[in-house]
Amino acid sequence: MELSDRKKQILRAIVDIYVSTAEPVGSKAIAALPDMSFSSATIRNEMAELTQMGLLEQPHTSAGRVPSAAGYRLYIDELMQDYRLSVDETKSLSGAMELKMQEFDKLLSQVGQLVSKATNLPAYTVASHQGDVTAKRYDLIMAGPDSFILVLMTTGEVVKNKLIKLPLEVSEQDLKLLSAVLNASLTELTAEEFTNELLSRVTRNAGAAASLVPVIVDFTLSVLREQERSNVHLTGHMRLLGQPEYRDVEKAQEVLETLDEETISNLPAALHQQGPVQFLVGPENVAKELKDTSVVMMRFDIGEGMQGTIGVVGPTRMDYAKVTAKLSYFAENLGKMFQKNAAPALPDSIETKED
Amino acid sequence: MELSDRKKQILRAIVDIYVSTAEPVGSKAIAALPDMSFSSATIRNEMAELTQMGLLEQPHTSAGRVPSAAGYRLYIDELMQDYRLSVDETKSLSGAMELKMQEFDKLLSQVGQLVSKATNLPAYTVASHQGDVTAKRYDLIMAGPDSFILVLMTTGEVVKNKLIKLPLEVSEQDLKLLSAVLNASLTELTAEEFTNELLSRVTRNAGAAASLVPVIVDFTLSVLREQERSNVHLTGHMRLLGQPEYRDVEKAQEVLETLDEETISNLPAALHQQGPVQFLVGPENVAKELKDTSVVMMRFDIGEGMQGTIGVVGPTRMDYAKVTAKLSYFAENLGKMFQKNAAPALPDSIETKED
DNA sequence: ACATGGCACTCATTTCCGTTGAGTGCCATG
DNA sequence: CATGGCACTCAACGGAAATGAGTGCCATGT
Repeated sequence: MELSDRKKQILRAIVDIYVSTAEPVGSKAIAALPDMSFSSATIRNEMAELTQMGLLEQPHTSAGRVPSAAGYRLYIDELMQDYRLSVDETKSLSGAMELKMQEFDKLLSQVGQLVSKATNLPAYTVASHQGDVTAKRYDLIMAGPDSFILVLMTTGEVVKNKLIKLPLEVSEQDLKLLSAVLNASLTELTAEEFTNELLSRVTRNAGAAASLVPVIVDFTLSVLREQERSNVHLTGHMRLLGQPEYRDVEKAQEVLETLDEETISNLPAALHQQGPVQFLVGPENVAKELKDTSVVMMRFDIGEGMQGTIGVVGPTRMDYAKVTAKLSYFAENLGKMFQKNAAPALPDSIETKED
Repeated sequence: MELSDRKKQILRAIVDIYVSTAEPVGSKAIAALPDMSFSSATIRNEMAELTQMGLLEQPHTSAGRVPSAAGYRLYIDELMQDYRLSVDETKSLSGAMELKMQEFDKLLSQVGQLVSKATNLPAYTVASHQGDVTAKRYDLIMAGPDSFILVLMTTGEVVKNKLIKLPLEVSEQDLKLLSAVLNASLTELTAEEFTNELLSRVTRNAGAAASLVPVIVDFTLSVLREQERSNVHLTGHMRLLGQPEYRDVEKAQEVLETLDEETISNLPAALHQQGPVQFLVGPENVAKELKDTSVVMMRFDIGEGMQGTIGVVGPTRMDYAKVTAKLSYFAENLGKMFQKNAAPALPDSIETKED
């Protein structure tokens, strides 16, 4: 069923006011708005109907109204107006974004911190792989009498290394042979495809450096597995305490205890629609402890078969428009950074990817 | 001046009770203790004196007594009895310690999480270098037409790598030359010792691959700098909320806002004594916002010229004995892991160090 | 000289109750 | 069908009284 324009206007007004005051909104407050040309009585009648439709809620008989989860959902889907960042806001955000492209993980975790700071809410970033993660290239370096450095490159252009210390008499030649074998047999395999049979064949062909094989395989598997599961960075938990709904420590604790990397990585399961920006409102959330919190998340493209998400967690009463605008800003700039990075050019400090 | 045995006994009782109840302790409660053979009136007199000596405090006239910072200090230095972990406790701790030696950083951050969980308080870990951090060895790998992998090993056996993408026509030979030059000229230098003059000489000698030099140097400097400043991992902030002194959100927020990696790395400045285990009680702390919190920290040896610390942050009223016991457990086991690691032997998954 | 029981006093905390005021629902009116 | 008016509801505020844990000090006993 369709809402009348007047009901929409009133619902929007209620959400807008409630978002900034965190107090139930009364009919008088709405009637007092500049572009509201009805009396409080009329608004009361409309509000009664909106309540009956399940879009508003009344904490108790003689209190104002508060948007219900359904109300927020409708607001987000149909009524929310784009928030335009002010010049000042843009300036402070862009000031913050001046960070070096260091380790990929660190970059994401830094951006998470920026988002959290900018929104004054807990924020998270996720980097997840699309498709299979496999080893692409192995290199072995002789680093000392009993020291070897293994350098492993995986899909997604991620490079990891490990210092191996083993008392072992081998020549550069032996290492060359081993890495040739590794590159021939153990590339383009996901962690699951490392069978025992395969490994024993590799060990047999490995020559003098065969005793390195188990360590190398262990490492490779742990790198592949780590990259398979999405990498979540969550920061700024304590900013929730600034929100009036968590003035009660019990409430805050409950939410904060549920809010870990684990929970975050389960969030996408609750999504219905598709699209670059997603909202999970209150009870739509995965964990029941989060029934009064909402999540706004936004995708951005990393390239190299990877997919990033930045998100913000806050009370259901959250300034969705503003948060969305800020997330967009960051997502857009991250996207740009990665595009720049993809193009092999420009000898400055952000066009390379390291690990 | 020396305290009478009876005063000591009473002070200890007050700290012990207050630590577990978080309520001011009255004379009656003390008199009721099994090994207390004096009447409440006698204890009242003693308490009055202890108060006058500045070891106890009285929140208001008709309330019980609470240990002052000086009282805690005396308790820690003289009265505290070793807490023996129960079998159950040891079991649950040792269960938790079964973690793989993965990336060094990750290991520390995991241990931090374990400590925080075990003590139910915020915890941190620090790894800091003793002495200069310098580059030890450079290797260059040709990873594709326009891709090069730089592998850098520094003091402390830390290995880092970076994928460099530059459109550049060079041969394996050119790379070999460049790495020889790097190893000859840019090792055993701290970040400060990288002068412009030196760099231009290196660039001149670098041959065909000279355009890689700026990227390599940038990376090297950032790795050296990152290792110079101590690496702090802080987790479990929200566990503070479980403590009764932070039932008031305002208080909690104030502390949580000050409690960041920055503050933690400044803590050692406040230490007077030496020793493996250190206590910072309330106002002894660096930041005034932390005047009601205490820190217990414990050193452990990493080897390779590195030095580790694990620590716990909590209210001044904290079970110092229990926390110390648990920290000892973790510090000891970490120490063992690193000793094992130092000895180049045993082909299982914890004897190598990776990054 | 010192431990103890007794007692008056203090003061934070809790409980109760009346007041206030924001907000609603509904009805009569224009 | 919008509006003004009016009775009603109920959380929140505030002050007064009751409660009780704890102290300080004194008189007494050993």
